[in-house]
Amino acid sequence: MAITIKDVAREANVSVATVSRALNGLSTVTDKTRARVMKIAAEMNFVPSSAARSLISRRTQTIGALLPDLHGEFFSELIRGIDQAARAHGLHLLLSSIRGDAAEAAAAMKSLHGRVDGLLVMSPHADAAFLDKNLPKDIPAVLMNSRIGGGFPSFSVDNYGGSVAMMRHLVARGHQHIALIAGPEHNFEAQERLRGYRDIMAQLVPDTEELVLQGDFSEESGWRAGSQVLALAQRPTAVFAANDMMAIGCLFALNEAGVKVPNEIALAGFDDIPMARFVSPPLTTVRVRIAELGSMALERLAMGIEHPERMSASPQTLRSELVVRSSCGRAPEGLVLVGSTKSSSS
Amino acid sequence: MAITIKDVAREANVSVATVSRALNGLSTVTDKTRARVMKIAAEMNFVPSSAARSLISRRTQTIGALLPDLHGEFFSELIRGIDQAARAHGLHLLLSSIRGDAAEAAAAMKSLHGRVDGLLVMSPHADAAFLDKNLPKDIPAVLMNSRIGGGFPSFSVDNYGGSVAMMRHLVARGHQHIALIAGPEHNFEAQERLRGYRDIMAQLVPDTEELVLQGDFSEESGWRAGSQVLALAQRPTAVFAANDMMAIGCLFALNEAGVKVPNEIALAGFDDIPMARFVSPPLTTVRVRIAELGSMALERLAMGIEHPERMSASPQTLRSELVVRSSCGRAPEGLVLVGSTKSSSS
DNA sequence: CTGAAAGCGCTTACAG
DNA sequence: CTGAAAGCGCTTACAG
Repeated sequence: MAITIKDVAREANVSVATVSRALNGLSTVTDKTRARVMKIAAEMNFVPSSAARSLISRRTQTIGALLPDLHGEFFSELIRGIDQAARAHGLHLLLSSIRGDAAEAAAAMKSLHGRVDGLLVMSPHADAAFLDKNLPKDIPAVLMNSRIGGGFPSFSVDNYGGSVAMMRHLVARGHQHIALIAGPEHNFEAQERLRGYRDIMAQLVPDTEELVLQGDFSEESGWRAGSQVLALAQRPTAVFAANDMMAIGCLFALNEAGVKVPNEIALAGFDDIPMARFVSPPLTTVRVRIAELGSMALERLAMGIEHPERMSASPQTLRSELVVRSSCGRAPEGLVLVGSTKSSSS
Repeated sequence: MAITIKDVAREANVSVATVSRALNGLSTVTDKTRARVMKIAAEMNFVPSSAARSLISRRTQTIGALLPDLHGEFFSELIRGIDQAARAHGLHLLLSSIRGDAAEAAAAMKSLHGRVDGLLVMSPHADAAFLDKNLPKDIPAVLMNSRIGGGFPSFSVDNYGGSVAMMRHLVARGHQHIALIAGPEHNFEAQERLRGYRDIMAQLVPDTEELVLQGDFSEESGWRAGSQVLALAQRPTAVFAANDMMAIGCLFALNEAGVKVPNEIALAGFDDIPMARFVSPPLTTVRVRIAELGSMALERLAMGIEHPERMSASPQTLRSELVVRSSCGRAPEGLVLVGSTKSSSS
């Protein structure tokens, strides 16, 4: 059997209360007593039962992360950011992926009830009504990349700002006929990137028509969009893909057709996935600090756990960076930072 | 306050014992009583306290996954596989990354004590002595991609078999002077891939000397190795990189030098990362079913939790697949399967 | 500063 | 089939 606080108490000739106080750093214990208790506890390899501790203290030292179906670099980065910050706060990370429908998402939330002190949520189902209904009200939660404007604490990548920055960059390079390969229609991030494209088109090149090609974030859809561009009577001078995978798909379509990037057409992406720098030419894109999104969301959650009263429901945005490589023409050296909203300090 | 079993009992006019039995599906309750209890529990939105339940039942319904620093596609796939299988078993997933040294790995293991019913471990520090010392002996554990031969249940990608298959493929295509870009010297997977290279070289082309270039799994090291190859007086006819990232780095070095792949030199990788099919030419490589590694390890762990006596300490291997694309010459259609060890059924 | 005791919310022999 | 009660391993008022 595992050894308990009673065993330590017996061995140390004190009460379990004293052991508890010594181990938890309560000040009401003699240094000498504490030292003896700690020594014996260590010798006995005592690890307090987290179940018992949680039961009485109502703290689990664990946070739950509800994430959509886990794929690719994006999620490992996100988890890395969360995990790192969680560790720094002595919090464990309970991971739960949400596939399927809203009912399943609700079930997942429920199953975490009582197991976690706080929740990090990234879910396409997360509209305000759903959250109002299903989010446990007794623990804090922070939303990530959610479409919810207010009412909940949230952290988001600055999709709109990044898109605007890229568009300004393209226009500054003399492009007017800029096509957008859009992401999935109902995807919030895709919508924000589209909105950035539209706003800048309307604002900076009002006489040029928008050209939006529907994609779905897959490389295949980028390829198809690239083929469509090639078939156009009047070809745009630049193509802005709403993510790098589509940009790469488009690039291959252009390459195969013998159309040179960037000489004959400029091409830009979004996300700065690792592949972006390896394709030829390397992709000008928008870097999104995914790990930072995770760690900042966790920081905020940890704060909310400690000080619920200080938790504001305001949405916060993480700045993104324009990464200028050579797919839109010869690159100035290095990165250009475009802080749209300054990220809050951690 | 959260509602407890007592509240439900009062509302249903039964004892807490009956509520407990009804909710847990014990057969010793009238259908009628059970129905009423369940209805009321649902109405009250009752969720049993997992802490209390764990305390008394000594089960947490949670498994812990100890993984090395979380990066890239590999880990999201691994986690995906684990998560999916865990969900199927009604198990929660507590994630803990191990960065740093053995002491930290030991601390991470300790911190999971009492929080999980079983452990999935992937760690470079996981030698037999370390595990003997630090692995909790009261719960089952399954190692993943570990160098430990026996003594612990383990699941591994078939690095050796995959490497052998690739080498046979290259030799079958007429290559004799084959260079290997090796992975990090102390990395177990890299060692296994190296071993496959060496064995086939010795076995099939005994008159040709080995040519091993040191890499570290990074694309930069692949690039450097590619440059070394180019500088060689007698150039190999094929280069086998121990992972795709290095193969891609090498490919770029070759491309820049104007050396055509596969016409002037064949190039092969290992892992089948998503990028592998996008580079030009698409990379012949070895596919590793990472998600399957995770899910099978979890299946075995779940079995070990239910039936500790049935848990064997044998290492098991997951078959890998040779993926023939065009970087080693015109490709036959599709995939060639090379089951080295048949994977156990799930 | 330390200890005896209550209690967190469950499950499960033990009676009936 | 159901209930009263013990007990899982802790923490924390309450005394002293």
